[in-house]
Parts: sequence; structure tokens; C-alpha cells
Amino acid sequence: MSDDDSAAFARDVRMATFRLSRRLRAQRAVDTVTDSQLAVLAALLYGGLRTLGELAESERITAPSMNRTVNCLEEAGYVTRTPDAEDRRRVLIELTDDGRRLMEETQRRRDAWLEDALGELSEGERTALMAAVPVMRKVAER
Amino acid sequence: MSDDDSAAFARDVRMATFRLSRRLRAQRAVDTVTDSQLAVLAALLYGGLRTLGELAESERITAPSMNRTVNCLEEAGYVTRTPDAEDRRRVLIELTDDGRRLMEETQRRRDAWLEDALGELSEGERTALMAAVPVMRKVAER
DNA sequence: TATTGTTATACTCTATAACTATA
DNA sequence: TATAGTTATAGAGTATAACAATA
Repeated sequence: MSDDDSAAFARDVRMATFRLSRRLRAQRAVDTVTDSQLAVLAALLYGGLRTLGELAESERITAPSMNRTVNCLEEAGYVTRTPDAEDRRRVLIELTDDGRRLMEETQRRRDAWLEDALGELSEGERTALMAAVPVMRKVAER
Repeated sequence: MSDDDSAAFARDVRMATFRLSRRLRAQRAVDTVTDSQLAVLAALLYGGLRTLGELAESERITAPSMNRTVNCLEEAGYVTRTPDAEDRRRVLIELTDDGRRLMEETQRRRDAWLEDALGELSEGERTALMAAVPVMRKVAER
């Protein structure tokens, strides 16, 4: 690929990603929890993460930013904080029953719009998108 | 595809999109202008758009939101506002020379990180991503 | 009355700097 | 001294509601 091509490719990827991201954000079906908050709940439930630092690192945001998100979740009763007995600088963050329920319910309902949109694609388009998902993840985690 | 599969697919697409989007935002090389602002400059230069409403519609955000972005660009000297002589409710937004220069320079430099990352992919991964870009755009514009 | 743009206000997400408590 | 978490503060991006000017 020439330099010009690879620059154009990068621009295309960036613009397509931002547009889709903004569209998805606007279309979320469940308003009780934001995307960032839901990602934290998912990391707690599936990712086996437990401390603020781990959560911040996994989402690649700063600790103060993650702290604010966790504060929102805690105020809403979806997570609890408990000091770690072994290293008392650490704080364990855990899902409450409400948090677990919200996660499950939200995951069921939230992507209705996107599912619909994906359902309107041709088989080939769906396949193309599916093949790109792991690549997007790889680039994001670089 | 089963209901479960299509739900999982939607979730994968959403999460991969958000992660990549956040990573790209964090990695931008040029700090004088944000992504949203750059998109407006690009729409003015390439898209042939001129009024606030057109810009808001093309980015699928509300007029007050676009107004704020345009305010930032105007304060920074990258665009001007001129009342439209033919319909005085309208305001024409135009690039200044500084705005045009910033656009060109920024587009040259900004995707260096992403280009690098894409260069590290295998040929197959690059092809997969390239094939997905128009699909992402289609879904975003739905 | 309808349309275009604007202001006021508010909320989320993100950051950096500075602080506390613990190791 | 170094690490984990927190608070204070600030800025960007988004929204809705209410308003002004013009058609």
C-alpha cells in the first residue's frame, strides 16, 4: 500500500469509527446506565476485575476518571466498595444484586436498534463486519 | 443467525466500536483542534456545507450542540459567520485561511498513530478492516 | 405560524494536579 | 519513597427548553 493509500485508509477507519460510535451512543435503548458504566459492570461480572486500578487500566482511562464512574454506580446502588483486608490501600469493587440484574437486563435490551440495523445488512456485509471486529479490538488494545 | 447470535454480534460490534473510538480520540497527534471541530472544518472544505443546520444534520447532532462547536472554531479564528443576504435567518459559516491551513496540516499529521497501528496488521487483517469501513458507514447513516 | 439560529442550563466523560492513607 | 485511591477543578461534547429574528 502506498503512503497516500495508508493515510487515506487511516482516515476512513477513524471517521467510520467515530460516526458509528456516536450513532450507537445516541441510539441506546436503556437510559438508566451509560455505556461507560455498563462497561464497568461487564468488567466486574465477566472480566474478573475488582479494583479501581484494574478497571481504569482495562478501559484505558485514568484512575480519577474511573473513580467518578464508580461513584455514579455506587450512588445508584449497583456496586459496593470494600477495603481489601490484605492491602488496605486497595478497595474491592463488587456488583450488588441490583447491579447484576441491571447488567443482565440491559444486555438483553440495549442493542435492539443495532440488531435491527445489522439485520438489514446483506449476508456479505454482515460477514465483513464480523471479520473486522477482532481487528478493531486488536488495534484498540495496542 | 439465531437470536442469541445476533444479540452477541451486536454487542461485539458496539464494544469494539467504542473501544477503538476512545483509543483514537486519546491518541490524536494534534491538540489544537478536537475531532468534532475537525469534522466541521472538513465538512466546510470538502462537503460544501455552509449553514449551521446543514452542519448539525450532517453530523447528526442538535443545532445547539453544533453552535457550541462553531463558537469554539470562530473564537479560535478558524471560521467566520456572515448573515446570508438572501435569507437573513441563515448564517453562512466559512473557513478562514487559518482554518484551511489547519485542516490540511492536521489531516497530514493526525493519523500517524493509527497508520502505524494499521501497518502492524497482517494483510488479511487490513483487508478485513477495509471491507468493514463502508458497512460501518452504512449502519451509522441509517 | 414555521424556520433558523442562539442562549441558558445541565449532565457525562475525560483529563491533570494535588492530596490521603498505606506499604 | 512508592503505590492505590480520592478530591478538586476544568474543558469538550452532548442534550432539552426557551427565546429572537426572519420568512
